[in-house]
Amino acid sequence: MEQSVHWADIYADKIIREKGPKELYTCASGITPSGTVHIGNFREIISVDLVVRALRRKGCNVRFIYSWDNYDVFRKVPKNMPEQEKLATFLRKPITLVPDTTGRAENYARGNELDVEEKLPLVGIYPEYLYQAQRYRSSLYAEQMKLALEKKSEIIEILNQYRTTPLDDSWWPIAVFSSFTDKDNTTILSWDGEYGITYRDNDLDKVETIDMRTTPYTKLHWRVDWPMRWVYEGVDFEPAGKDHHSQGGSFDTSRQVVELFGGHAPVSFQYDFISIKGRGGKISSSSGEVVSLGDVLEVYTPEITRYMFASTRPNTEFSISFDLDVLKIYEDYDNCERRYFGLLPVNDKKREQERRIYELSQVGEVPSTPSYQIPFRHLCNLLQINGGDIEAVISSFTDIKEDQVERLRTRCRCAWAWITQFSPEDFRFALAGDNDEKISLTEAENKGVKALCKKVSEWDGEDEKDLAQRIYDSAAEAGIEPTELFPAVYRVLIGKEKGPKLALFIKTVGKERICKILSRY
RNA sequence: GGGCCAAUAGCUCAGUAGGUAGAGCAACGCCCUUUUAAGGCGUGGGUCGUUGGUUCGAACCCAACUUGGCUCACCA
Repeated sequence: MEQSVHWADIYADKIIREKGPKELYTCASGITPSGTVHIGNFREIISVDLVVRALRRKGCNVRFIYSWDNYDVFRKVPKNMPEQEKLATFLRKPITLVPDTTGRAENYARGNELDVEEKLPLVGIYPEYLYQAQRYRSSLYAEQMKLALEKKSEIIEILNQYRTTPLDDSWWPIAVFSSFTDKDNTTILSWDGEYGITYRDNDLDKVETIDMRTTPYTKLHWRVDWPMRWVYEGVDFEPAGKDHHSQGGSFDTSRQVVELFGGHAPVSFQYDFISIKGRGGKISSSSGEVVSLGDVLEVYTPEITRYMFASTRPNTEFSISFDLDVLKIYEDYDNCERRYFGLLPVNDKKREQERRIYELSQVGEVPSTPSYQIPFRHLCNLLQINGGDIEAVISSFTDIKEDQVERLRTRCRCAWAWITQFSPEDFRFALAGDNDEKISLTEAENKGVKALCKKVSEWDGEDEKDLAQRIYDSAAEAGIEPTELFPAVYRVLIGKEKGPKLALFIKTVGKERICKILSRY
């Protein structure tokens, strides 16, 4: 077997080693959709996807399940949701019984789920979704809940190893939503040793006995629920955030509780958090602003989004940037691609690693040709020259191949989103139009612009050096210094004091369009 | 109080099969006969947090310590 160099392959090896040969390996991920699912949550999903792909590459048959823990309680109203007061009246109910105030879906949880389910295919991730509310409410886990009740004292013993305030016999491994109010403000009074639970609704002070096999109101507490599902689904691998992976955290207790259900803990690792950089003041916990996978995909192509996660070890923190770092990330990816296709030298040590990162970054099959690579920054300028017309920019490349067009189109959309929403002011410009108000110039500046207009129209449209000379000649002709002419020309062309290097800029825009603008003066 | 992670060039970091320390940016220099914003080439720069240990050999493994961050001990 070849030496695994990528962390995803190393974990695949570990899963096979620890779980032994199996006909089917189950890899799991999941979350409570109690608010907008953000890019930090996505790290878990893509981490599993990368390991799933690594296992499949080794010839394993793999099931990738994603659990929507949507029978959890609505504990607080996120600040980014509309109709806060209305939502507040649904606190303590399961999130599937809370209305979706954004109008997207049939309930609150579903709205948050849909955001993710719609975006994941764009980055080539196709899990099998499990909806826990539906499962619990249809009494799918009645036997498991009964078992947990039977093992209650063992569970308490495990949990008490880490608690400061120990649980006593009045604690139960299950929670009950009131059949009267749907809220979880209930107290379990007794269990009949089978499937009957007697509880009191504390709001209404009503007592009722329900059957776990025929009513939808009971569920397991998280620290019991998680290990129960490891056994139910036969989970071999499931990573978790560091809040779970601390000593005494839920992974720690679950690995003990799972034995009571007759199973073993999956292979796991701890992934670190993601931070966000360069969104100005837009992101802060107080405003409730969160960055979702969809937000990231507006600025980063699917491949580059995958690349950021595939090229970073999961237990290190990193930030996703919306500032100038975007240029660097694109450049890094382009270099990685060039190395993959042998267009850039790379030493032996790094080659295999880079190859693997590139493969894992692809949404689907690895393309047979590299992208039509244009530096991101240059692409931003081209788009601005064309007023954001993506098709015009694409059709200006005569040597682009058929299978490169769609990838370039995606990159154009991202570049345009970045330049218009996140780039520094210095990067932005718009070419002057026919109906724009004319810029006021001094007599000498006007003379220089006129001279330049003439000289550009006589230029061959190709020789950049010749064009540069013509700019300096124009300044001399008008009797001003080049450093005076440049700002004047920039003002005329793009309404700013400075801009992209002028000669190349004029060449890129084309002499006809430049002359048309200059000739107004 | 327990646990986890980080500390490497001015800055941001890479460096998990122990084998002479790397990249990008910044700086400096040169070229493109001359831009403030997209070019090219080159140069300098590090006691790898500290102290011990293992080893022929340690940024890497072990122990202790220093500093910073995170997390659990509520809930999920």
